[in-house]
Amino acid sequence: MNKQEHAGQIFALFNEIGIISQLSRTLFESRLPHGFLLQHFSVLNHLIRVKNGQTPLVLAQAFQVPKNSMTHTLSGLEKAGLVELKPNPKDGRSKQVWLTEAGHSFRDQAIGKLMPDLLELARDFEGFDFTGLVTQLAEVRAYLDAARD
Amino acid sequence: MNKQEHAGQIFALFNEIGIISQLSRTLFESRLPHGFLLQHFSVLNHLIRVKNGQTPLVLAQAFQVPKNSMTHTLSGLEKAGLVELKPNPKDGRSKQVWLTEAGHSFRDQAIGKLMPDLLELARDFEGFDFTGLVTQLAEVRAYLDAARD
DNA sequence: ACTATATAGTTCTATATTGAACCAAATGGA
DNA sequence: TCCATTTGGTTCAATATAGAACTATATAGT
Repeated sequence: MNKQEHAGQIFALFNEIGIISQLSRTLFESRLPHGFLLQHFSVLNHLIRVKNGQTPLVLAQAFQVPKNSMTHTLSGLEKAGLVELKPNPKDGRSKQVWLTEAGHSFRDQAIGKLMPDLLELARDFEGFDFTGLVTQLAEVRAYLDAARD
Repeated sequence: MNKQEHAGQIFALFNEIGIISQLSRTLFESRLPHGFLLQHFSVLNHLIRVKNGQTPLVLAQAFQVPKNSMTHTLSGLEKAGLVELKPNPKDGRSKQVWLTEAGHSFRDQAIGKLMPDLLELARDFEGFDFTGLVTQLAEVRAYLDAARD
């Protein structure tokens, strides 16, 4: 396979990834309460899995969205009582985003709603090497992430 | 690995896919002329690679977006002179989307602009099994596509 | 200490996206 | 043929996204 063909395969790869991203997002959002988007869930999940009390800017960078987009997402979460924004004691310009009890249970319930779909997929893909797939994709993701500038 | 762990891997898979989708979209759009989005390119590419003269509804279904979103995308392409919308001789309610010369060359130029990035990636991932990856992802995509209802 | 510059976050504005309502043409019974 | 229903597409309204300008605070250089 020559370089041009390789490039074609990579193009096809990004194409598949884009389609799956859209399909999985739609599926996931259909399991969330009305008015909530994947972005809302993702922030809550990040606060739980990575670190609570992050600043808005760190969150924006983690999700690779502009900081004003994160402001908007956080204001939605705050209005729904799922996070609290407190001043950052280490930096007067900055804030910290803290999960509330309601935020924690919202995230748990969202995962609960999604789990049946994941388990069904796992059953239908018995023997499929998801772990290997994730490993390979993580390599590509790390490359793109580093190339971004 | 039990079912719960499998579900976790699948969750991680969609997570990676979402991130790569966003990164690759941003990269790609940075190579397009100002004011054009991936969606615009994708429609032009589809008309060339799949079939010219498709109806807006068929295009909307192909890209899995609501038909009013496709109306909006097409009006942008039409305003830029990259496609023409003609009445569908087979159905008075419907239209056909035809590529113009300008649309064809726009698509070719976009690919030309992107190619260096793809070739660089191909070089840096010498020996990486992109084809296998695409095959696996296509399976997942087909599954999600069928599950959508 | 003083000033220039950089950083965190918000606001403003413009465009994108999408559900719902709508219109027009087509289809399918009676 | 007539009317009810379905289908293709647009319009309207509400929300999402993001670039640019702005405010306030922090940092660096002198």
